[in-house]
Amino acid sequence: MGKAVSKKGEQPSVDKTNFETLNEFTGYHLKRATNMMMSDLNATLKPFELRLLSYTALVLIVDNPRIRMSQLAAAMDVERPNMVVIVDALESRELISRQRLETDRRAYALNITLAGRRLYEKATVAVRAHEERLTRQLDAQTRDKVIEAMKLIRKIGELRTHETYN
Amino acid sequence: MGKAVSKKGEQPSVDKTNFETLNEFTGYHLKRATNMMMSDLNATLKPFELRLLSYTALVLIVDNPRIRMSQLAAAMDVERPNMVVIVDALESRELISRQRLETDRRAYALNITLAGRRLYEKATVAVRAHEERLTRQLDAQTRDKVIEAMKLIRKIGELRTHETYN
DNA sequence: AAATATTGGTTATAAATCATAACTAATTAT
DNA sequence: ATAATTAGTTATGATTTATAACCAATATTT
Repeated sequence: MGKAVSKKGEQPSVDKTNFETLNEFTGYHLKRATNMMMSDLNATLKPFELRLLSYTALVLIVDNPRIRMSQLAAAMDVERPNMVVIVDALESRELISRQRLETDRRAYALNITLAGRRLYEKATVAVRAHEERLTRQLDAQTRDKVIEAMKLIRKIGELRTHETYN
Repeated sequence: MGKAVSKKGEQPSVDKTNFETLNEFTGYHLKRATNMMMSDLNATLKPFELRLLSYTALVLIVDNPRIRMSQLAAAMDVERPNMVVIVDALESRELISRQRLETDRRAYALNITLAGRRLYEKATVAVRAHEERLTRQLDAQTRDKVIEAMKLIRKIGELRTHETYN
């Protein structure tokens, strides 16, 4: 049997687009779902005037008090000049503070402020809801499997190219 | 018991960065692994002078002979003006051809050329190897589970925001 | 200890990516 | 016939990401 052919002659691609090759690629599905999630995440963060990167920075500063800018940049795989912009914005909103390190007077220790922590708490509630909403269909077990798979992919990839987190 | 504390006093974040909060988020792992894969994919495509979007366009044109530019743009979730650039580049390399449609003289039918198909074949061999390399650790069953999970996430998300494929 | 190299942070700027507005020509709807 | 919509295009703007060069401070070398 050949492939199904539409009755009305041959306008093969005017109706439904055929994704058969792309559908074979894991990377394609990953990219599509990730774009979806990131777009929804940014919408989720908008009310807090945060974005993927600024929220991620907040989280890492909460989890790593007195972290340095360069360590933060490395953790997020963001170029240092771009990190400056993110940190400036958070600091000018008084969500975080810069403190000169006594031990190394080149560097700053970044800390969350009270206002920063409050915003972090509220935003994180929203982010958890966003996560829950988008992964509701997955039972806990498949969710864990997915995460394990992602970790594996990352680990393998790290041996080759150098990933960035944008 | 409190959290573990390093012996040598309190420089909590000078050594290893703590990702505990981020690690809870499925989206975080998805984004990281996807960035990894996309970076490796682009490296894979570089020898063919193709990129994610131009390769994707090639694939879709192969799978959808006589597809129109606007349909292609919609399929890839790329703005039409940006699609023009991609198609121009492919056409100027004579990998695809534009043909005026007799039935609708505004539109073009895009087709793969012989050279285009050859490049497509070679690039796809490389892409499959890249996929195989990065997902080798996953047994077929988990790989399928991951893909199903991605489809679910996308479906849920589509009810809310509108994803883009970049 | 002096000279040199490296690091943390910064500025300026360039490159790359992505989105919007406005237009022509052709088609479809009123 | 007129109006509205669609396909493709151009020009351009906004956003995002990367690069080069610099200062001050620290670390390394000799």
